[in-house]
Amino acid sequence: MRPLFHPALEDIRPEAILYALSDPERAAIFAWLSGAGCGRTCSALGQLGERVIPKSSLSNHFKVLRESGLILSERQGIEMRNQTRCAELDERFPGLIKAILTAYGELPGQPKAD
Amino acid sequence: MRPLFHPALEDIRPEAILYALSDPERAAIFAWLSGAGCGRTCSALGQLGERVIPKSSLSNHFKVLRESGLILSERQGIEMRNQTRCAELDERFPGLIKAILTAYGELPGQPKAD
DNA sequence: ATCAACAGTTCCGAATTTCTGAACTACGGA
DNA sequence: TCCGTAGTTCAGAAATTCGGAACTGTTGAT
Repeated sequence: MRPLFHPALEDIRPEAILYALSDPERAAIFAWLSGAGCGRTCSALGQLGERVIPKSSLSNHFKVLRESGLILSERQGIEMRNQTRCAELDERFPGLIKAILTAYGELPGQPKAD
Repeated sequence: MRPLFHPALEDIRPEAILYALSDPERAAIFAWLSGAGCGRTCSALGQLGERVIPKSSLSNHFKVLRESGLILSERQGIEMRNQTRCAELDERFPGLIKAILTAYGELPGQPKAD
């Protein structure tokens, strides 16, 4: 298991953010994380809709979120704690994250916050 | 040439917007269009960076932008006039488009407005 | 120390998507 | 009618995504 890569704030690219959040499943994961005060684990996620997400896909979703700069992942014993980088991100791209989450939120039948 | 499809405002999906604008080339085209008062043609675009975009790719970019709901295309004689749907979009997804354009704008060496 | 269970990652082949040159359609002018 | 221009469609190659199976690393039990 190679060490996890997190881009520095100044290396975060808008296209990576948009790409990462253009997948509704990933956006739902991100929304769910951003509703949590502190870190959440990958497996605590369970199901996000009707579909059960295979764990290799889940792992990949987290990787995309992490490498785009949206989240911070930290191994803690057996599990991985994930949290958003919202505060930093808002500094670099003002209003972006909020507008995106709001856009998804507008729609009926979207992910529950918890 | 089949008729052009444009989604109704209420059918526009956030994931489609994010996806469309997650390609820097498309985002640059959109930014360029949004800097224009009235419609602009596809070929008026010329080059957008160092790379010359093949016309089939360009055509596809415009199609993605159109079908995601970002732009309105209208055939006018021999050419196609394109304009953004910014006003409508801002009503549906407040602040989203502006935040995205700003995010791209933050970066050095991005598309010139004209 | 050895073993088993668990959380998550990596690998790799299949399926899907993207890209773009070439052929094509549509319109306008000479 | 024939030509040039604007843009679209087609089709095959290249790249990306998806997900099952095998693997890594950690903890706790025996």
